[in-house]
Amino acid sequence: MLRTKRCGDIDSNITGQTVILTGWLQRTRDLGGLLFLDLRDRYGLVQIVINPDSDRELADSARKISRESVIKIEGLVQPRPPEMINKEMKTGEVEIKPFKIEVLSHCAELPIPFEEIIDAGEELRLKYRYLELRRPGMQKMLEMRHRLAQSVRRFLDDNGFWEVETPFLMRSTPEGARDFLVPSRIYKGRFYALPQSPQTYKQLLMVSGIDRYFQIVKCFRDEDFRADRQPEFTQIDLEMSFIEEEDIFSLVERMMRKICQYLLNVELDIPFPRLTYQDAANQYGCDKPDIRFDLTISDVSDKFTNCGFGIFENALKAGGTVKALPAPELNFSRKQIDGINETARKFGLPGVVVSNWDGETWSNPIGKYIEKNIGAELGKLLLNDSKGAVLFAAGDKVITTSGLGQLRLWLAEEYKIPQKSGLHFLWVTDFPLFERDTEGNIASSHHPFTAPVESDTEMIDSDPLKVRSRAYDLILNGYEIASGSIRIHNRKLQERIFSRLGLSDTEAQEKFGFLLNAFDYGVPPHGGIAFGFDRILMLLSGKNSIREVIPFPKTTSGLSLMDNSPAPVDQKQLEELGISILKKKSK
RNA sequence: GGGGUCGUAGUUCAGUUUGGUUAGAACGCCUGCCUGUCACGCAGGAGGCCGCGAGUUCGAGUCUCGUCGACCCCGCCA
Repeated sequence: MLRTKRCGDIDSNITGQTVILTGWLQRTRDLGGLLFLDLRDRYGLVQIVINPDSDRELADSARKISRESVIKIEGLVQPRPPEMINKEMKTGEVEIKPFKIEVLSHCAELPIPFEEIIDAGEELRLKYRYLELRRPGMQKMLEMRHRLAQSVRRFLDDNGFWEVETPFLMRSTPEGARDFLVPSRIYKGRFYALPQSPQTYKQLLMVSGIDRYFQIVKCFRDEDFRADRQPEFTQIDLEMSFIEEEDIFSLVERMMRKICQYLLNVELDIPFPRLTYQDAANQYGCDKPDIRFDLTISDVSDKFTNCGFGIFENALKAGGTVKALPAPELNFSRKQIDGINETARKFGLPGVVVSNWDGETWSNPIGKYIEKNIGAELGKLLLNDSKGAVLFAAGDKVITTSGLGQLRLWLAEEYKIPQKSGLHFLWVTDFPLFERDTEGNIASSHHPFTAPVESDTEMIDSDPLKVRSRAYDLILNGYEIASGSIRIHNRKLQERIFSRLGLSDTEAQEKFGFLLNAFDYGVPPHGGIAFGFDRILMLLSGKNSIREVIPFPKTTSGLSLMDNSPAPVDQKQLEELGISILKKKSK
């Protein structure tokens, strides 16, 4: 037998018993006349004590065992002397007096230390991820990841959802992120794609009458990576029939509440606040506002008409806008203002005018151009009559607002603007259905299956950018953690959208014919949402990268440092697939 | 594709600003001492292609160019 108990389960209830324990030798403390070993498994840590006077051979052999070797110990559970009880340890009231120690597997010198207080570089941590996963913090993460998945399953099962698997090998679709392709051996020159999400399948499941579907599922997008983006990531994907926005909101709020109860023992206030996309864009300069701090952007164009200040006047005359971002209680020095401007330029603003308000007057140049009563109005509007500073920017409406939005986040970080602690959820609704892509073409801002707001459908052809969609995002502390919509369930409308997106009837039929055809056979009104599982876990565990909550993540350049993928394959494999590799163009 | 930060012992970092004897520290490792430790303590020791390749120079960890890799950001991510 390899073990009769687990290390973490040893306690004073079993003193006097003989046990067999197996685990990793975490540490040896050799006091000369007394030898302590710490034995660890997933369940905990237990102390082994050897007295060399009475157990010479055992002590000599134990001294030779390297840390992190896997060993098997047979011994007696005995109480520690009262003054030696370690209250910090779950097993701290007892220790094991061994009769026999056996090394099952020897451990070489470790490339990363087991102790988490010694920080290891991320490159090494990824290369030796299996060692890093031994560390308590990582094990805690894995446990939390497991609990998140289980609590989602339990909640959705309780609410009548069925977990249905959808294919990983599917057809490549033209819209959206770049697909990962998988070559077909049988049909040379043809490819499967890995799903960017199970979107079309879950809609087809609604056509099948499944009514409530969910899946915790991997998705794949071949785009560049960030701290919160990996090439493969996990979604909680769900879809419901015969529902409207409010049904989704309510379900999701109850689900997040359950999750936070179960994982963090935190009671969320529901319902979550809501903001339309338009308001989010105007007040926060982005579509995923971090509402943990209040600073909001205001349009102050009307305060500066004919003010004589060239930058502002010219912007207004050109049809632009003047926007203001307050920074209450701050008072910027010349040098700090230079720093703010340098950052502003990185965010696409030509510059910002920073002015301090002392309760009565604005510092120059604003003070010079603004009349006293208007100045007072501004002080009241932007700073609620208290002292502070304001960042003004003028120019194109979108560029100005989004620049100030980025500056807002930077300012909060740089100047330690006080933040509300905890989890702050926010729904953003009424996204535009379309946006212009980099080439100036009309593209879906969510995805092409999103339903337009009914009263806006007449503008699809005449004024597409004004059409609102029935899409919604869930934001948590400034991160988009879920995104969904009510879908189109009408073939005619779906075809109209495809054609507006520049897909010919032939193309639409070829790429999405299966979905369009399905719409001929009785489609329930339906909608759904998909959560970034890794992002939720990152935020609930207070990490700042999803790599910290993914068991085996890739680097920002898409490499797996542990197994060195992607890697070349044998010529024979390529031939089987009918693939030849183009020679790299020399520069 | 673009911008930035970084790469020095097994590990984490200092040293690079201003080129100049033998490249340091801590942790880990090895040896010895130590009977109540629990990040044990004390003493000693080993350990370096300064990421890689060119160049400048009498001389390069240090300066220049290239290259590889990690991280952060922009583009991209329906």
